[in-house]
Amino acid sequence: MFSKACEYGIKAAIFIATQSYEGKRVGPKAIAKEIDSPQAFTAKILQALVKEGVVTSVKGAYGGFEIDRGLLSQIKLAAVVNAIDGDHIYKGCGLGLHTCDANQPCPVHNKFEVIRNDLKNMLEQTSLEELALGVKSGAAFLRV
Amino acid sequence: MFSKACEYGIKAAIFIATQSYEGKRVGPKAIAKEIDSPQAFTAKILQALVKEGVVTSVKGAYGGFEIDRGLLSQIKLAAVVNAIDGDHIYKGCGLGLHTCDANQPCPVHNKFEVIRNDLKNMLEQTSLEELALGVKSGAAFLRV
DNA sequence: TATAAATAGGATAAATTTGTCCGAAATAAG
DNA sequence: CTTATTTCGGACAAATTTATCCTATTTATA
Ligand code: FES
Ligand code: FES
Repeated sequence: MFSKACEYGIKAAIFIATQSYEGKRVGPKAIAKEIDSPQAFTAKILQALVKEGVVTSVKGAYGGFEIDRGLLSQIKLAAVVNAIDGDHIYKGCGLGLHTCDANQPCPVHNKFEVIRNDLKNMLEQTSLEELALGVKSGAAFLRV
Repeated sequence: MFSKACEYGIKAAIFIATQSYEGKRVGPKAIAKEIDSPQAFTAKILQALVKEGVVTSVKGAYGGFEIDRGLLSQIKLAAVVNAIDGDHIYKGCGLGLHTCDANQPCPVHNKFEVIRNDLKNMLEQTSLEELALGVKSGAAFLRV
């Protein structure tokens, strides 16, 4: 469904969100530990999230990654997915035709479109805040 | 969503179905041309589909791949996907946790489960026959 | 039986994704 | 200003997926 990089990115963003609630910045080391991911690879993904404006970074001593608390409810999962995997999952044909076009549809177009739109809506409606609260409350987990 | 191999496998199975309707066997060359895929790679995928019992192969002169016409309505897309990509898309966690477990759910578990089940139902309810008819009628296409 | 046509399968190569390493640049604190 | 800390960014390595090539095996027909 999502690439490994995207899975790590989503989990990292959620963890950063939980910490930003308490005004804490976190670095790649703490993030990788918390989401059970390779640290250096995770750092690369964080760079991409910064470049796309999903999270903010502060260099130097006492630096780290954070998300403006006021934005937590506005940043949706879709922004994270888009930043890492692009928009292919939203727009691409399920069978890999060059374009998904209702005028030249693949055999599963109609059925696939429904699923894809549901996924799109879910990602666009789910905020980092909501997911972070699930983790903070102990109802959800970022690692097994 | 699906691997390239799976995309090719689905399209190949649909094309074989359209030809089996007319009692014709087809080989990797014709299939690859029809679905716009690399021929040798497609041949490998066909081997997997044969091994999993999704399609039948006949070796030697006048051989090729076919699907029993009586089974066309019974063979579902899920069988093809399962044969090539396995069951991870049905059972795996959307964020890559080792297991998808409602007792130790990832932050998106509840929302993801809905999408995943819709996809599962779609794949389990859609027959090769139905998709092949779409192609034969000219309503759907296997290549752009 | 000989021949041609066709799938099966192993070895290999190319491309992409995933993952590591290390030095450069920035920044807070002493 | 110096030092310690931390992100940034490029180069590199490993693993996986995608793709190619060639030979063996099978089978219908002449
Ligand atoms: S054309 Fe394949 S999903 Fe739209
Ligand atoms: S635990 Fe992640 S989808 Fe179920």
